[in-house]
Amino acid sequence: MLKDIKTIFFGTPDFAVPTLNMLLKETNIIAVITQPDKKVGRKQIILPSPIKKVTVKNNIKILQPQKIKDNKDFINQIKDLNPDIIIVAAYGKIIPKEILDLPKYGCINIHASLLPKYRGASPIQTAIFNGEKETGITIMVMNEKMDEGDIIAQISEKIYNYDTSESLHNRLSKIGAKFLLKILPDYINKKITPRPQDNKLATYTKIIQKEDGKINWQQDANKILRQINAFTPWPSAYTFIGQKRFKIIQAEAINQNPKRQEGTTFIYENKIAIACQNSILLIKKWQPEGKKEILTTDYLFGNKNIINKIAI
RNA sequence: CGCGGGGUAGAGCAGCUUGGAAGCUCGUCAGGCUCAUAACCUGAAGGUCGGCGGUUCAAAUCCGCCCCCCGCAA
Repeated sequence: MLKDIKTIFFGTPDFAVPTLNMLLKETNIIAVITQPDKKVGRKQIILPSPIKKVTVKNNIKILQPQKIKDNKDFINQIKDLNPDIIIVAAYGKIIPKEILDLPKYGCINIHASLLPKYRGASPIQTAIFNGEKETGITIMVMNEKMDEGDIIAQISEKIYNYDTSESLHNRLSKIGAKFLLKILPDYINKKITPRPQDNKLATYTKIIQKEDGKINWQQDANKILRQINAFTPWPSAYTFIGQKRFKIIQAEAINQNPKRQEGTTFIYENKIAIACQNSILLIKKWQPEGKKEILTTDYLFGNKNIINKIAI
């Protein structure tokens, strides 16, 4: 039944891969649209997106337009393919109305939050940063505005205190694929009526900048810990000690007066700790510039002089 | 040719500038002290100093090429 549905998939990063895999298995994928290959890594080698890799491996038609808006060629190609449905997961570009209106079942988007909360570019990171206890997946019918489409279905997912954006991202990407498969037949058979979002309750998330990872030690360790978890693995929460950058990989907040100036490094339980405002950030694992991730316990064996410095 | 840090014992590091016996903090093993110990004392094992080549009486150290890891930038 789903196998008869001609589907076009729009997506780019890892988050979209489980959904694409599911669609490849369950529906009739006639084309995949992803962002153009980009330069990645130290050597600036041009690499395909994760979605492109999967698509090529499965011998599916792939399109990578530089821009979509006013791109007549591209829009005509989509028209000619005559899809029954378009499914979008983290594509990364705005899709114009001309395309949204094409398929008879419309354009469906998977978004990693419980809309109308956390619309925009960084729902997972922002939910963790704000200390939310739960978030989820929303499947909606797209309109021209960003993440404002009518909601088809939602599923919530708990955020654990040990969650990082990486771990939560991995769970949500799988949940999203599974959940889409579950609701898709009912949606197509019109057993679900999409309901509008309450725009008054909407909140927005920004594109994360590298600078957002810089730690300000003049604040509570619990807040810094949320920053660390929210920005792992990218761009990472970091600080400078001397001239060197240290990425904080894993830490724990301790509600105890550090009795030191904010930013001061010291030893606590054989690990490196840094004084925060009325609290202590106990660093379990970090990554010094030019080095691999390392337990601070191990780091201390050869770098005792790291203590009693000021992190900035 | 984007900029930069690094590869030395199981872990983390020093030694390289100015070539001359392989060292430090831990861990491991054995023994000692102790009511006891993750503490302390004594001893031991464990290294092709990333690889190949060159210079030299002599190379972790100087020179050349290569491999690998990482930070910035994008």
